[in-house]
Amino acid sequence: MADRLDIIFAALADPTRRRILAMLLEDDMAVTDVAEPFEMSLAAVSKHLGLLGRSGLISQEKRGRVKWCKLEPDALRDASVWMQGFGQFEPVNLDAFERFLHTELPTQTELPMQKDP
Amino acid sequence: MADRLDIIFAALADPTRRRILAMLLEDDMAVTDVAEPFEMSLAAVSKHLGLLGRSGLISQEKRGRVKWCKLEPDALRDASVWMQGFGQFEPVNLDAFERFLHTELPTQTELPMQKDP
DNA sequence: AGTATATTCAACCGATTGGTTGACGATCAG
DNA sequence: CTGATCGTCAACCAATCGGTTGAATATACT
Repeated sequence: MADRLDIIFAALADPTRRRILAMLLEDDMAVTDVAEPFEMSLAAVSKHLGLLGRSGLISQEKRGRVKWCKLEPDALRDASVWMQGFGQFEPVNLDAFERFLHTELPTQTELPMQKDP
Repeated sequence: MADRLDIIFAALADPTRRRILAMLLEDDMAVTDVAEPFEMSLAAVSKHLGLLGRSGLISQEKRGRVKWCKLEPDALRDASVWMQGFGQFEPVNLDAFERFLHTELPTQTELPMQKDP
């Protein structure tokens, strides 16, 4: 019933999970280290990682007692293709992305939500 | 609390809403006409449209007794920028999008979900 | 005026989400 | 063996989601 795009977009619809993905963009990390900067419990972060894993956006490999989390950016391709059909967005602009990332990473960015008239 | 990206990705995480957006890609439509191909109630579709409106992905303008829905692809730009940072996806490929669209539009595509090991 | 059409609202429902806590199974260190 | 560390599981909770139905509102037609 839930197709792949549902699951990927749903995974991206949470700021904690986007922040996790951004962290993993830098390097692979153990679950505990992923959880460290968050104020929620380890179990909560573990759940987020589980969801990201099921969505294919990350993979997890257990070595010894630590479970390593690795970003799998390919999983975004379908979603990216879908989205780009809706407008002629500029070609990949990593500078813009960097700015975006760093406004969102340190603390939640509060962009105003559109009001219905 | 919910920032703009949360709302946009959440809006995209539903196949009904993605299908609506794809329909509006062709042309502006009245609420009733948007609802026609769906098997759910008009009220349900109206709710989806309300959510899409609050997310900024569409705008709605009432003329007489009919409310016209219009795609606002610009709202996707932030999300697109965010996503594209995660991989060097091919530059905008409308052909791939067209294919994607037409596999998803007529009936739900069932892509297998990744299993956790 | 009276009726039909377009759309939303309100109340309700079951399922899902994002979080908590406490117990638990592995794995490593001494 | 003992104890600490890593991570998940299970049960719970409040809030949200996606849908329903029936009533309500607003505009148009004749």
